Amino acid sequence: MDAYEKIMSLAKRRGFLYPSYEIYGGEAGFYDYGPLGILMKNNIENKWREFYLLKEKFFEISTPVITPYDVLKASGHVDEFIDEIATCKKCGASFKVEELKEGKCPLCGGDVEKGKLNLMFETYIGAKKKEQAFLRPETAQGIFVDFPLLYEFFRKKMPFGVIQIGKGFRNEVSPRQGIIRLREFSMAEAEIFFEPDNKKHENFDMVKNEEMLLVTDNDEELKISIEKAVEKGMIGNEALAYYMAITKNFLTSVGIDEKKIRFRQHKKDELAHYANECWDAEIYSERFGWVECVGIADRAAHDLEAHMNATGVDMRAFKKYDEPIKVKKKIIKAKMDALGKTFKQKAKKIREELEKMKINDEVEKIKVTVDGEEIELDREFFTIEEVEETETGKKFIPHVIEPSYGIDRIFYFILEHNYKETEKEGENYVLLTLPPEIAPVKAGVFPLVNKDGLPEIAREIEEELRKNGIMAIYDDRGSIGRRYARMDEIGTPFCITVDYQTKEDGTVTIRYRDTTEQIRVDKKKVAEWIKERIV
RNA sequence: GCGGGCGUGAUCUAGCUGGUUAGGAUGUGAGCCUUCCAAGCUCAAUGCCCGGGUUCGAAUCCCGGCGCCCGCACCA
Repeated sequence: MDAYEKIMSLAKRRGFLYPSYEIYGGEAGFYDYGPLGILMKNNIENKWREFYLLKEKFFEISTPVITPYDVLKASGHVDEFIDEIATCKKCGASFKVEELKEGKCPLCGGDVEKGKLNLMFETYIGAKKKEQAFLRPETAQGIFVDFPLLYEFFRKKMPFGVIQIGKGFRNEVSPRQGIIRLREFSMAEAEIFFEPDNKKHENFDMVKNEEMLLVTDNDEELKISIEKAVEKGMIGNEALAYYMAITKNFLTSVGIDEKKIRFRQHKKDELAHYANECWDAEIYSERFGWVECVGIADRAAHDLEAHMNATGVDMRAFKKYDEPIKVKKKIIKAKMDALGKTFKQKAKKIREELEKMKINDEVEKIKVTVDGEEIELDREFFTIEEVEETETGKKFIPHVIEPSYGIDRIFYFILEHNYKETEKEGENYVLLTLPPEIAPVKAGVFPLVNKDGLPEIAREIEEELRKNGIMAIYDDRGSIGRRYARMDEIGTPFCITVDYQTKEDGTVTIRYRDTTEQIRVDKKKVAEWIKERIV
């Protein structure tokens, strides 16, 4: 068995992960989080909140999974996410329809079979009048469509960030490798809105010396501080670099091995349809090699612009200049008397169109479109005047930087990086060295023996810990060594044992998981002692 | 999606050239024992992925489905 098989076996045996719908034969691409799994996953997500909600001072929202057709049409997902594919009947290779040569297989010239490769789950809204919809392929769009209200919420101050943790759905062609590639997965995304020409971060100095392993889009691999990477133009801007550093800090804080993290830049041809620049945080796995777990993308104005074009709703922000500036510009003025005579009722609409147009030079003729009809106007119907206006600021479509985390993959790699096998008296011994904050159970509470009032004291301690919000498990079955082993295997960082000395001086032993070292602590202080170590 | 391998209690596995009650280990539960690292004893529960076929008889052979793993493709 290799590490992956051992971990998946442990995960199933001890309640971290179960294959979904197993009694019905299972369903590829779906996994259940078991009792311990969900505790750990929640801990990971809460740690993530600690970074983005508390430290970055962002806010979290929660938007629907079911997304109307129009939203994903505008964002580009409908066109980019559903591919028409062709499979060669002769050699079995698959292609995009555009790649075909005269309808034949470009490799062997064989006949092909066309089909739709739809990566989004389709559904319908409403029982009677059915409106097409999809399960969201990313949580981001829910944030983008709320932009005008969020902009108000943040009192129009940029930059600001909005996060969302939730499920995303992709109908993968062949999901595999446990929870590495799921059809329904958990993602944590932050959308940070910037002024396009100011992608700086106020705390950049705090992380600028962070050394990162980078793989650039021309396959150059190097270790470099993020400050230098920005200076040399490898990373497009400070904000992108800053969130790369934050990502690395987050990953190490949840138990990912620092040496097994690198950032790889997407090549031009692998960039998603919405991204200008993208760096993936990849995590190294013995079994799978480097695997993408976080994508940090500069989405520029793509999404807000798309939704603005689709709906006509103003998705722009306003930036006030330090000093109002006076600008000279040319404007078009409609001559209503001439227009009225010639175009009658249409004259008003023509004026509206004319005055919307921007112009830099003198022109003799202008075309406008009114009610689908194209009308050419010469100078008899308009004048061009130069005016001086005072501008107090400008409107712009914000740019978005998006760190997007695949929680399930991170979950797996935490298990892989912390799975330790040692020997104990010739026997194989398994230990999960999870960070205390991430461990599903924080403390095991044991009576050394099941008599003389020891169990009662241990029960009291368990209750006390739980009252303090600490996940503690009481266990009196089997030998003390077996109980330690059970806790070590699920990564419980501390075990508390009540012994005869407890009855004399009120102290209990606390055993450290990784060293098996023991100390004595007053039983009244145990909750506090643990609390200090799990936040 | 294509090709290959595999599918036995919760886990790991023996059996798979067809033939008694499918064996073991780990784990689990109950009881005993136990003064700190998977000790021991007794008892117990839980299994041949699903469906069809061949056969007197199928965990075993054949077909289909599902699942898992690997390679190719896919992974915006």
